[in-house]
Amino acid sequence: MPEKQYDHNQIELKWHALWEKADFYKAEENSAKPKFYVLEMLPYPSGTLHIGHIRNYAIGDALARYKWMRGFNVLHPMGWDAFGLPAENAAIANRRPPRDWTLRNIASMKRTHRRFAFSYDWDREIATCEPEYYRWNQWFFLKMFERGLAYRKRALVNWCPKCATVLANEQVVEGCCWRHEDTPVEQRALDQWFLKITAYADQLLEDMRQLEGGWPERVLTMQRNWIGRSEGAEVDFALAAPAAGAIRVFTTRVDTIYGATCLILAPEHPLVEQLLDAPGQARAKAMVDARAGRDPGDIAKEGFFTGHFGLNPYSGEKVPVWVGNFVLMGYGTGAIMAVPAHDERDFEFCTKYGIPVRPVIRPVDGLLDSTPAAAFTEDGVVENSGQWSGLASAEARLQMSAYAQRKGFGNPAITYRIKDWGISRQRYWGTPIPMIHCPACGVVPVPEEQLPVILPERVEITGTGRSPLENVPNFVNVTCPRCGGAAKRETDTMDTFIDSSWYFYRYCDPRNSRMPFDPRKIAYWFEIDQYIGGVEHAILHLIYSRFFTKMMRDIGLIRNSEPARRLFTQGMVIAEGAKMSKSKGNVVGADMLAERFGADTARMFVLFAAPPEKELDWRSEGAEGIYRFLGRVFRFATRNIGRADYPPAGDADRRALRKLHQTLKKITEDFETRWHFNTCISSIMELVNVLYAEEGEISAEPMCAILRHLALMLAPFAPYLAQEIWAELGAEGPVFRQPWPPFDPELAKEDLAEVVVQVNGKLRGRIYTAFGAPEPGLIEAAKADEKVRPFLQDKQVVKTIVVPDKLVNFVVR
RNA sequence: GCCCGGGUGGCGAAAUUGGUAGACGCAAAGGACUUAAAAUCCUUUUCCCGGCAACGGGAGUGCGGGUUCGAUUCCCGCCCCGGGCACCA
Repeated sequence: MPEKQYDHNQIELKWHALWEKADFYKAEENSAKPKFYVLEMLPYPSGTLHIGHIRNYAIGDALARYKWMRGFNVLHPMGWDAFGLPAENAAIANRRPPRDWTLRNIASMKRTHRRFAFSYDWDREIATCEPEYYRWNQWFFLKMFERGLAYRKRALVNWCPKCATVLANEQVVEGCCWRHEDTPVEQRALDQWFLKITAYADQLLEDMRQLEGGWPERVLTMQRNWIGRSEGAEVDFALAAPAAGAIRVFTTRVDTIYGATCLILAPEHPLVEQLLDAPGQARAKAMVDARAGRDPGDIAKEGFFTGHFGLNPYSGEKVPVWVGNFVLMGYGTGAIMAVPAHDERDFEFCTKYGIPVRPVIRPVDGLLDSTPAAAFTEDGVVENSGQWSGLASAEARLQMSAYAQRKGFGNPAITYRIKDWGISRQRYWGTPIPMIHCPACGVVPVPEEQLPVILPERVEITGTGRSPLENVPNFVNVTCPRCGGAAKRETDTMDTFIDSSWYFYRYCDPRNSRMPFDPRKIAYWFEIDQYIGGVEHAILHLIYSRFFTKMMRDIGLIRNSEPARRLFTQGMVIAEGAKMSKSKGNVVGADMLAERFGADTARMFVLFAAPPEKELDWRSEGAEGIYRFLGRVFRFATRNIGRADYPPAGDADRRALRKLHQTLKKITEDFETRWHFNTCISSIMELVNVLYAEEGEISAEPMCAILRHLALMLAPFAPYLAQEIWAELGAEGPVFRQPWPPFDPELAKEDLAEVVVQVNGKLRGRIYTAFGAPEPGLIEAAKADEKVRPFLQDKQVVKTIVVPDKLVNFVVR
């Protein structure tokens, strides 16, 4: 009879169908078991599912299964992309996430994407929308509006001409749109809705201490830099007559203010308009334009004198006011005092235009070297600074900013690099912002009971840069909820990052129609125990969702301050030497792999190719090897289950069992520590190689134990095959609801210790002894070894190093 | 420029605390089975030298130094690749 062949289609279909019904993936509501919430980061809905996503899921999935088997009450809702978390979608995810989110479901995942994620349906040229999906976003928006955390203002914003929409600062990558890496972002002044993430800047920074250890240092550093807190002072330089008023500058080095030899305004600074004549304003405008979309490093510093002067409030000195293209309007006050002696950029600018350089900090011996680069930035002792001379820099800063406050021309100040989150988008898709513009009452929120505000269907996508919703009279024309007069609905929609900021809360209570979620459920499940995703979200999703968490805490919905206790960032997937991305056109789709070899192979191969935190250089040839391996396992199992004739017990049993327990030990330890699944899988391969070699000699009882363990071991990585073997063994139920098998350290032990013999550190031979053999005997045996002897002949042994059970090294002369 | 990673065979990689470098897999070559092919099973495969051979010797983890009985691993200097930040006052 021909041997049964591994047919992944048949196996995966069989168990997939069963698992659909079984509902066993559901986390238990009232469980005595410890809880474990594991979540993979979602792919962006408009993106293609590619190897990077498989990798993300494969890691989380393996971990979730292992945790189940270790007796945790596991919530692992991400099985497909429930990005926008409509109740229905998330409910499915919770109850039966393709649960094992099988790769063969990719087609249906894509459909789900279209249906529930806020994307335009490109196939049908219309958009579908899911009302429940908007409700809670809008509800949160109203809560924030009540608290002043959501506001509208006219602002210069980033504009992507290709998307024809506004972008948040976080979504601008190297001056270009994050989705169109070749399209420079433009600046436009528009009325926009903002969320006041800056109100939480300190908390976002402060709470990172709780995350240390659990989050990668790299991500924390990126967030710290992004928030960019700096302490300093704001100081007013009164304008000399004939101009009136003052220029407020921000500095972290108020101790150097006696060295300030000019003031520089950003070209967009409001004073430019007030102080300058038309040609001057035009020059400033030209600077702004020249800067758009360019790498700041490539732009030479330039500026011009305004004809006006400011008065240094400490020294009374009259200093010229300039406009400079390197001064940023978006940071600090948009104006600086230039201290060329102690700031590299100021130095470059001032020497170019002949503005004097005047040192006011003396380096302190031993603290500073004499290179100017160091003197630019380091602290020292203040000099040539009137009454402050002689103070250490740090002390001078404290006293001088306090003085400014006392005298009323300044104050200590903290500035952040992070800015408020602009969430207005002029796209069709996305949650409508629930606001109404009334000519009489102004901006009026839509009453809570009228939520959700739903997008109209069949909207023409114009791509003109104005919201397509403006052309839908039914949507736009409303009555004002306050005065009942005619009013216009807000047509901007929300950034889709809003949706992803709290989806993982909704997963805990996906069908709640009265609240975003039940706080009690959150109290049980949160914080997320393990969040897994790519590092590319380090300052987008991961900062927004931390902000949302704090906001929800402050409105009393939740108790936790942080969303996730631990974060694992998997390595990027590289193809042809470049990051896999749509714009580079090197995306390897998940479909191909799953279609050809099945979900088990796809998942396992991605894990096998590299350790998860490392970059994965994609080459699909290797998948064949994993497929072959799974076939080997399948055939071994099927032909050895219920065989009529097992050989009698013998040495082979011991060897096979030893390898088994060694493998089990390795996998267990890896899951608990470093997740190097590539070596876990290779150790299973080694085991199978041993099993093939010993196959004919393994007796009945060990064979049965081995097959059982093999199924359990494979369950995290190749659940379908594991389940198939499990069922063939006659066992009931899903294999990964079994307890994870303990390894037996005694069985895992080798009979004899292999002791390496070196002469002068070079390997010359090996001897085999019982474990714990005493040193003298070991040395004798080592000396006596045939391979070693010639190297000791006519030599004097100066020193002998013995590492018990491992190594003997003779140092000879 | 600054801050993180990383550099090991033809390729992906392993070596977990300083102790056998190259596990496991891919690709390649050879063999068995087969009318044949596929599939499967077995063998070889870091480089150089010697040998018909089993085998023996030497070199070798980006480069140059150092510490050590012993270094892919620790230290110093450099080169290259990837990622993040970058007029943030």
